[in-house]
Amino acid sequence: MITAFLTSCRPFCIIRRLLSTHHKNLSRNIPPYGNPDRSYMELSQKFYESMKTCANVQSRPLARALHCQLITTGLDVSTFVLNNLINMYSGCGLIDDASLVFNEIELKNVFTWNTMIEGFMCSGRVLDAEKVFDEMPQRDVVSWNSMMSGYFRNGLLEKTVEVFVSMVRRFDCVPDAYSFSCVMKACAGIKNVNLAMQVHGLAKKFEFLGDDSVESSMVDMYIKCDMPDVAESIFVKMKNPNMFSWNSMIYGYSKLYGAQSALKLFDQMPKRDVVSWNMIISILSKHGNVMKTLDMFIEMCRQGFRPNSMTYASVLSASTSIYELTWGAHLHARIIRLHQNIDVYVGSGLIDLYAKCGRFEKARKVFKEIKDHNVVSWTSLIGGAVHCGNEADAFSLFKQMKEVPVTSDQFTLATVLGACCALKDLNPGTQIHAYSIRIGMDPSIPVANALITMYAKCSDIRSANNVFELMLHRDIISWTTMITSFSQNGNIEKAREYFDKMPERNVVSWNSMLAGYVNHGFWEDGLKIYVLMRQQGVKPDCITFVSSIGACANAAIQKLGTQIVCQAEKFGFGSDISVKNSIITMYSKCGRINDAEKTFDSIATKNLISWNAMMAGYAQSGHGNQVVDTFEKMIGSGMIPDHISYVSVLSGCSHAGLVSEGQRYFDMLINEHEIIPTCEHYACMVDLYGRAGLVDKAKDLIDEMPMEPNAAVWGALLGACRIHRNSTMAETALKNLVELDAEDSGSYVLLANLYTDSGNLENVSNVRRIMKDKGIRKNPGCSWIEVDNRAHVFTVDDTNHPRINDVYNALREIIRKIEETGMYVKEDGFGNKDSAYHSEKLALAFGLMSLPAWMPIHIMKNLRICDDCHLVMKLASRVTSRELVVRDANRFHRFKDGCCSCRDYW
DNA sequence: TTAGGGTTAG
Repeated sequence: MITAFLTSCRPFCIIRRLLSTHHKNLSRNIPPYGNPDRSYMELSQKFYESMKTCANVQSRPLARALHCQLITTGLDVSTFVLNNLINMYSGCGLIDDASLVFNEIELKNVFTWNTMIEGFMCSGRVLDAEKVFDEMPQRDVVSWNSMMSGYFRNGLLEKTVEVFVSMVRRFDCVPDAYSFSCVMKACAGIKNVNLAMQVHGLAKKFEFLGDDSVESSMVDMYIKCDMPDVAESIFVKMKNPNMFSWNSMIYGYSKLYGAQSALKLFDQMPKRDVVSWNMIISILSKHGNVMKTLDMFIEMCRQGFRPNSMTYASVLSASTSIYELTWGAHLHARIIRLHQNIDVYVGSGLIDLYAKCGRFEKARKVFKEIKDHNVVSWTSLIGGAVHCGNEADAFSLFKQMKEVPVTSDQFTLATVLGACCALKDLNPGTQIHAYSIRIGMDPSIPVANALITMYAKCSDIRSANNVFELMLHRDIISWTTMITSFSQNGNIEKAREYFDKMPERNVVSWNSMLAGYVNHGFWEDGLKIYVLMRQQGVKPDCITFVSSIGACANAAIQKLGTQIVCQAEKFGFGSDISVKNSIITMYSKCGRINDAEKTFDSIATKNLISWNAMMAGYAQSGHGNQVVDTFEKMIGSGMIPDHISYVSVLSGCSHAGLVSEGQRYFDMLINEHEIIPTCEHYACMVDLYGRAGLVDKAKDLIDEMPMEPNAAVWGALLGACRIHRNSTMAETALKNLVELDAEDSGSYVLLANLYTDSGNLENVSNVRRIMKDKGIRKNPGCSWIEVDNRAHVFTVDDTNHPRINDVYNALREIIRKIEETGMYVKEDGFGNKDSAYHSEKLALAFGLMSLPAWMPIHIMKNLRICDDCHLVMKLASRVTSRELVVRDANRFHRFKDGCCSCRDYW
């Protein structure tokens, strides 16, 4: 009733009117100390209700007005009324007024004392409450309970338990159900299992086990103490579990049996409230069940429950986990429409969503709209900056946050360390390390893990290792981080050592080891890890498949690759775009460009990597025109090319001899897409000109380069000189390669071949001397061929293969047939050729003797193919009528009827 | 009783 009056603009008049009838009638015949009659009781009751309502609505002016009315009615002498006055003032936040009233009461009863304790506790004045408690002449169970719940509300959980223990030890007071509920809440907060079990024992001793509120608190306590099984055993015995217990138990089920069981329990609930819905939505979101989270949110709204900021926080988090911006934006609009303001919880969720979806400015805008920022909203925005690659913003926000000041927590530090990783700059990372020590923060495991990553990414593996060694507790991520740290700083053996000795592994640890091997070119070791992982029953994920298919691609083990693709499909990753992209590369590198094309065409929404993979595939196979077509289609689809796309399209132009197109694309790269060309792009252009015979133009371009040309650029020029027999320019290229201290033996070998071809034997021995002086040795060449589901590897002059004698015989036989054509001589004027038993020849011979006549022979080689072997392959394709495919370090050569797809330029 | 941000693999 009062509440209704309060909406009026003249509340005091109304209160006066409310009380006036009684006042007029009573003021005459109520003596101050007379016996209260019925009317007196009615008025007292009216005041009681008014004061209670006033405390609820927390109106300070109304509180004072009521106090005045009390004085004028003379009711301010009743202890009952005065107790309520204390309560009203405390409720309105006027604790000093409450305290004044308390001190003036002569005849304090136990209610008076208890009310004052509660008042002080509610205002956070714990010491005052303690003083009142100590001074009170007589305590009842409410006094003790008020102290307990007061301590609990003020976050003093241990104190709550202490009060309970003192109460139990005394003989003059027995805990009631409220005391037990309260102490159980404290135990839940402390998460101390032993304490929980002792309290459980006492509840049994005091015979409270049948009490609904005690039992439901106990269910919650055991769940919070991480003993959901005990909680369940209590829950199932409850006759009428209340909403609180159901809600707690849903959470317990999610811990015990997972999200699906929690959902089943939720379905069994006789009735649900908003908390139940929030609980299940939060569980589904945390378990990564995104679609179900969204379904339940819709269902909740459909059933007429009003979502609050907790609901939105969970749903936003789920949307973020799959980068679902459409849903997020829909939620954002809905929140603004229905809830006016955005609190810091929802705001942080929105910031996180927008930033993770690459909309940093939008995230910043939401941040600005939030009134009260806390460490989470700051950290979300800083994390967003890191995620979007704005490291400078991240550091500046971190600085602003400290200036506010908002205190950083572990999350903040780990986030900022992420920015240091991206910069690969040791300075800020070391400063943050020092800062965390200076402010005396206990290093959490994730912060230590982030430090390890930071040091490793900055190539300081010693410091990374130090952090790891100093950790008191390590988790699976700490170990996995060390594996990655070692493998990314060139020490794959050490990585394997840590992998072997880590106490437990998950799919990420396996993936890290797998990727470590694959990235170092140890493809077979990587594939062994994959096999071992499958044998041990570890469930692979899409990253496992991306890496292992990548290993097959590099090793060009197409059959195993196809098998792994089937397994990827079996595990439900067949349509994952990253997996599909890796399949494109695998097929391309295995020379099955048609299968690569099919895979590419099957991707409905291609991303940049899909386009790049397909173009690189075409480029490698020498399908220059297709590269250019694909590039044009990519532009047409609205996809913006990056520097990698341009490497492919330029190399495509080079292969197809499209000089003017290549020039146009190079111009587009700089002017339209504003990419600063790298040495790789220049090397493509040099190759483009060189291949077309424009060696001088190529050299001019090198002279115009704004940066120092690298070995790839000079190598491209050297390659052109070799084909166009320009030994003067070749020497310039070599001179530069030598100055660059190029350790790659390929260029030296090319030059030596050039001199050999022109009969300049003196220079051949000069080149050999330079190589010897610089300690450059020819990379050991090897070739491999897939027969009977395994790769057979051959090295030059191989003697290791079990059927090596048969292989040599077969090779001699094919060379004899080739010599019969009159287009090939086995020996030059100086005896046997160096290249007589090159590994690709051995692989060819093995292929011819092992594979059925209709099957094309695919050979892989780790170096570039030499002239002699190239000629042998061409002629072999004619005399055997077989299609031969050789993938060398640079590209594919498809030999058919005596011709090669590279048109003799590689 | 229920909520938001951080660390490992491609």
